[in-house]
Amino acid sequence: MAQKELAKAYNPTEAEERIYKLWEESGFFNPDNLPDAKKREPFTIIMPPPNANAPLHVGHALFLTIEDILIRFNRMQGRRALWLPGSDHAGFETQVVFEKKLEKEGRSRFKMERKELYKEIWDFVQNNKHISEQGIKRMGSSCDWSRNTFTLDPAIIEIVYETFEQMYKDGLVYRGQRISNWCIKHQTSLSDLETKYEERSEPLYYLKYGPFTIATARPETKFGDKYVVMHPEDKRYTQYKHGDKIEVEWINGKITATIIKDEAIDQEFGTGVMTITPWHDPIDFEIAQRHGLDKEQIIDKLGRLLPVAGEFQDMKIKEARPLIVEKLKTKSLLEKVDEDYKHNVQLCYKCNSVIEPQIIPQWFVAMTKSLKDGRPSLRDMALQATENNEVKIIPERFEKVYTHWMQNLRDWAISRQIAWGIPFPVWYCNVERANMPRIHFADFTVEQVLNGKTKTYRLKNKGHNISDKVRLVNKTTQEVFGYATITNVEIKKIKDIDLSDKAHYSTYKNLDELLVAFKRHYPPDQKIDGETESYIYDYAFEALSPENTKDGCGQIIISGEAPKKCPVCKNKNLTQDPDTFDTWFSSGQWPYATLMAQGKKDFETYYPTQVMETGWDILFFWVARMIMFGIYKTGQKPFSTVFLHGIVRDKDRQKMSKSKGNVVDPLGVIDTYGTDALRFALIFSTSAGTDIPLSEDKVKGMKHFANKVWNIARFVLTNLEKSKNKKQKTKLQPKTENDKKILEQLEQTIKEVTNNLENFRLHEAAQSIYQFTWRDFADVYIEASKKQLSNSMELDSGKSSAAKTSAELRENTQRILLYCLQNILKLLHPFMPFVTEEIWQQMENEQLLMVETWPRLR
RNA sequence: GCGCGGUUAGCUCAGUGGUAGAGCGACUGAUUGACGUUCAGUAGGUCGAAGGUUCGAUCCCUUCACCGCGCACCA
Repeated sequence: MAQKELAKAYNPTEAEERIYKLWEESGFFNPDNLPDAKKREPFTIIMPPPNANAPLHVGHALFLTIEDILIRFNRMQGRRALWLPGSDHAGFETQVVFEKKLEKEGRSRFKMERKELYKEIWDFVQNNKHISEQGIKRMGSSCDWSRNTFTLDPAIIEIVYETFEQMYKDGLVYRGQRISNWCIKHQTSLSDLETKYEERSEPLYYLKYGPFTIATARPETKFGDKYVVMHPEDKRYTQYKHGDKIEVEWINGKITATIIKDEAIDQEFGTGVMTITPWHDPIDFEIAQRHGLDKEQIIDKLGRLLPVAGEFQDMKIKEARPLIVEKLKTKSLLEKVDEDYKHNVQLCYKCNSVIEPQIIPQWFVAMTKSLKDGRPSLRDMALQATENNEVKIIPERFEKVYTHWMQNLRDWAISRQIAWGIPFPVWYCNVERANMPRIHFADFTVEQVLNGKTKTYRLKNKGHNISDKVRLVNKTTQEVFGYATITNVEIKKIKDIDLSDKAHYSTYKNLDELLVAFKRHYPPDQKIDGETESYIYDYAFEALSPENTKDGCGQIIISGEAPKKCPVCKNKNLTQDPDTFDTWFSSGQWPYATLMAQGKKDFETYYPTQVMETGWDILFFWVARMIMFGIYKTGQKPFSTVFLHGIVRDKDRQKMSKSKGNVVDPLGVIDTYGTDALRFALIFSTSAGTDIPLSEDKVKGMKHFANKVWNIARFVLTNLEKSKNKKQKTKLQPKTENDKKILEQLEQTIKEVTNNLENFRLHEAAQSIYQFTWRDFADVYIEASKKQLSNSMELDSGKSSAAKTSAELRENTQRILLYCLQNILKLLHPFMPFVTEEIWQQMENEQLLMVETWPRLR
């Protein structure tokens, strides 16, 4: 046999790059190139697209390992195994990272043009995307790079738009003036999932509100409270009827309060009475909705108090609260204070700022609304899929978690006020968002000229005086401030952007108020120079030129491309919705979108997919939504099995995080111990869905195992007859007890590994092959074979026949050794692809081990 | 408040209705060899507590304790 002598020890760094290239060049990562591809049964895994911007971390290493094992196993079993890779633009996540970078450079996204910001992030991500893909390759991932997809690929965006339009027609997405979780730092709304709660201890104030006592932890929101709510069955308050009006002395003077009876009130809590702030509290909002009550904004989007707060206007919550409490005290409205009141505060999951609920017009997905064609709601379709086992979740216990979450689902807010994402394909026929030529102001100056007794105002930009009536628009948020004219002041402010509802317009009486609004939103550098008081705004503004101030009809047009004019009123001034989609709106469509993006044939061949493998931490974010979208859009479940893995932790069970400094860099580990060692360590001795502690010792141990396999091969190959044809046609005959035993053990191992892999018990499969290879084969059989290979072995019979027997035995032993080795390499290949393929190649096999057939029972 | 998971060797974790397993670590010995070592062996666990079902429980049921987590809510 023309074996090359194997090196003394396995050198992963030398082999891995070469082997990966060999696989890649074979073309077999693309299942359509596999032998007899068309006869094969498809087996598809869509890779959860990693954040294109993030370098490979150990969590990626884990899921890449698991999915690659499943893919390689199925490929060897003769299936048409497609593993489709991709990456995610990860809207909010990435923008947050980028904003930090800007901050370091002394810049701010709020001072940038949206397009410019998008472009910069695009370039930033493209650079990192390449790095992340290199990492995936180094893990040995046998995914089909020819189908690599990015969530911002034009084909994907087109499908996302199509889905959105379809849902719009089906009434499943709607634009609503609803309360949202608003992050003051990031200036965007967030879904319920993107916030977290933290228990804090804060004073609870008991305030006198006419004849009632109400409790609040947030006195700064209470200025506009004019409804007092109690339970309809509360016996203490039977003398008050729903709708009664009473006069009460409140923070800034007398107001008229209205009695509201609502069952949402907990009679046990405090006095059983509360006042409501619908603009800034979800529960209050719902009560107001139920009874059709007024809603008033008290706090602006930057967390400052509005004019309703009187003397506290423009103050931030933190500074205003103690002053307000002080005022309440002097007015004798403060009854008592519970200093150590514990409650949960809702925070932004990224920056930990307190979430300020705000009413913002946004797009929502209706989760519980049945379809017009009689199909159940998105939620119910998805629930049915798991109930009747069309979609199976492993481990099973997560099915309960999933069901519970689904049953308590609220509508999903999908608008994000950030640049990095897929823009809404929505156009408003409305002048306030008109997109026509504008006068641009980079640095915008409002001058208040004191000229004797009269005041005049000038809007200045780089020396230009603007004398026309102009409309002031903040370019970043597209917020309209109003009209401004120098001599004839006519200023409108639009509080929120539901432009179809004229009731939400508010008007500034004069430029003074406009200035106040500016100052509140954008603290200026104030400069007083002689008689001229200038406020210089270092923010980008645009002013619409007068010819574009004609009102539109309010029509909403769904279109990916800018429509030329409004189909209803022919108005040409259409504005695109300034928001972008929640990332999960696009990644939720990933299974069918990726396949559709390859063309109809791919979708027909590979959809529905077999396995969705991902972390349990994104079960709600992602898996639930994929099931809903998939069934809605294609009428079929997107996958039949959801396989959930745990979180990789450090050896002390600590969650890895940059701040703790315990982050394991998988590429560093690979450099030291090799990819196979890392892969095996990640799945060895850990069951599905439980968290995985990873220690260096474990990886080290698995490196030893890779090396052991190498040396087993070395032993077997060097002990073969030089001229021996390695092809074995005749059946193996066990001649000794050892022979018999090892072949039985091998059969058993094949059974176990196959069965365990089929049932997603990867760790048990790994342990089984480990045990067989090292203990049964290396320690026992190989040791025994040394005697069987020896010519001088003594046998009972006569001399010549003894020689013959001994030669026969030797030959048979060689065959068994080789047979076992071949099977070990095959069984181990999904787990340790590099070392096994490397040995296979050294054995001068014609075919790649990657596409060899999986061991069968004899 | 509702729910979930865990508690097994010094450490990290598998596992099973019938004398308890792995990796790492510890200890003893062997080994010039296929093996950047490896092998043989030793020590070490009333499988969180109590009760129940069973011929038999670490495993199934109930209760409890401790640790961890998810969801919801707090005027």
